[in-house]
Amino acid sequence: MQISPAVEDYTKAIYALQERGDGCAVTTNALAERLGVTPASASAMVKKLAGMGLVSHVRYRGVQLTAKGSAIALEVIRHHRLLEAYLSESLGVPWDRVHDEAEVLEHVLSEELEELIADKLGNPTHDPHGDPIPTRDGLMPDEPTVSLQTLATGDCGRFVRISDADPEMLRYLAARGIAPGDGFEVIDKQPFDGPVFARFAGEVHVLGGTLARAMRVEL
Amino acid sequence: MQISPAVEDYTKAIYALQERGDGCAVTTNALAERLGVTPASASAMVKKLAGMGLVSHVRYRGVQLTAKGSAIALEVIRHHRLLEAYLSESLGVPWDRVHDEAEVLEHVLSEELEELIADKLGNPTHDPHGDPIPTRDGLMPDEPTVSLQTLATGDCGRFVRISDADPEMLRYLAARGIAPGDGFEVIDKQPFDGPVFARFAGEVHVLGGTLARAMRVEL
DNA sequence: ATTCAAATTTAGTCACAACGAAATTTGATT
DNA sequence: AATCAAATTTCGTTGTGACTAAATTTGAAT
Ligand SMILES: [Mn+2]
Ligand SMILES: [Mn+2]
Ligand SMILES: [Mn+2]
Ligand SMILES: [Mn+2]
Repeated sequence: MQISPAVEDYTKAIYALQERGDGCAVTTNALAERLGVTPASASAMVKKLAGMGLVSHVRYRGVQLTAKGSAIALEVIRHHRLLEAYLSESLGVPWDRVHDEAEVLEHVLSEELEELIADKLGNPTHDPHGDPIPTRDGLMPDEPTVSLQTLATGDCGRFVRISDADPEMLRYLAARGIAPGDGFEVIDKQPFDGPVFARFAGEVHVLGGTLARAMRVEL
Repeated sequence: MQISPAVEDYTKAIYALQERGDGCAVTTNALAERLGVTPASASAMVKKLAGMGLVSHVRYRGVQLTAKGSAIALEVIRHHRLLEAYLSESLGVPWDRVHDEAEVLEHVLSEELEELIADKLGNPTHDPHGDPIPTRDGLMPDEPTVSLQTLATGDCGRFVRISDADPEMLRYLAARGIAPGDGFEVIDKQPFDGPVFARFAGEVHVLGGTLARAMRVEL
């Protein structure tokens, strides 16, 4: 069997959901929702992936990637993030738009081009959103981070990562000159999911609950 | 109906065959051979293209692109050639390999990326093989050339263009340092499809029948 | 005018990846 | 233990683009 773009997107989605969910099995529904297909479609594909040996599947229980499945997911994620870095750095595509471009290009990038791009960028370790780029030999650096949400008044840290899924957020941050790598200090934090007041490079910004939850930081 | 990659490749192939064949209708067989599919498959697609209004089709006679079909072909050709130029210039992909890469990327290039690439290259007019790049508004510059084959001893000219289809030939020329844009003089020409002896930049090269026929020149 | 080979089209099939509707399983609530 | 809603799977269908094998049409040679 061939590794189609659909198979790549499914393994990638399973990988991402597995990360979020503490190594638990990924449910068919979660997969369907993430990919924007019906549960029936996801179920059919899950069966196929199991047949290809990319996931282990317990009926009615969910799937987990096998070593083979993980390898494919990491390969596609490497393509995706290298492309994001490349589009951003070499072509000046704004960081809220690189994701959608990479989503299709990732399936079509040859190994040769992957190499050339990686070389040209000097083998970058992170994409424009701060997501780590798997290595050539399929290793994903593990970088524990916490949500900015969880910090308290007085905490200091560095903003390192944010989901590339929501272009709105990315534009909002870009407009305020906040980017991964920036250091900050929490000036104030309201309870009950309230906003975070944080100082980045002298300026104090108000970061609402959803945004603060999406921003990953290290201390 | 959607414009699928398959539809794009078919319109592109019809465009190319139409160019070669003096505006005559393109036969189903020629189309099938060019695309590496069976005549039955090409026939089915021709029917679909006619239904989409991209070609006019006379049964058992062949197809011709409509204005709408030409526009799509030219758009895809622009993508293809811009990508070839970009891969060659900005990423250093050797000119015998840019074609295969562009063949898949062309279907996935967004209009935004097309713009950025064109800008970055300074709106190039030709790809690495000397093929003209259609303009943003879908105009293909007409550049009459003759085959190097047809010249006679003593003729001078400039090598301007060669098909990107045969990587062997491209490597052969690259190895000898011959590239589109180079001037030359025909030193000797043997009859009966014999080789052409031509001097490029001081060096005399022997160019066999097939190669000499593929090389397009202007006087 | 027949004949015939090549070109073209039709008919029937397959793989893929989606869908809605219906059946089944699960696990939580009573 | 019975009930029930949510999750999951199965079933039947669709659309795309390929295939082989079998018609059909064409145009050239007899
Ligand atoms: Mn994708
Ligand atoms: Mn990213
Ligand atoms: Mn193509
Ligand atoms: Mn070319």
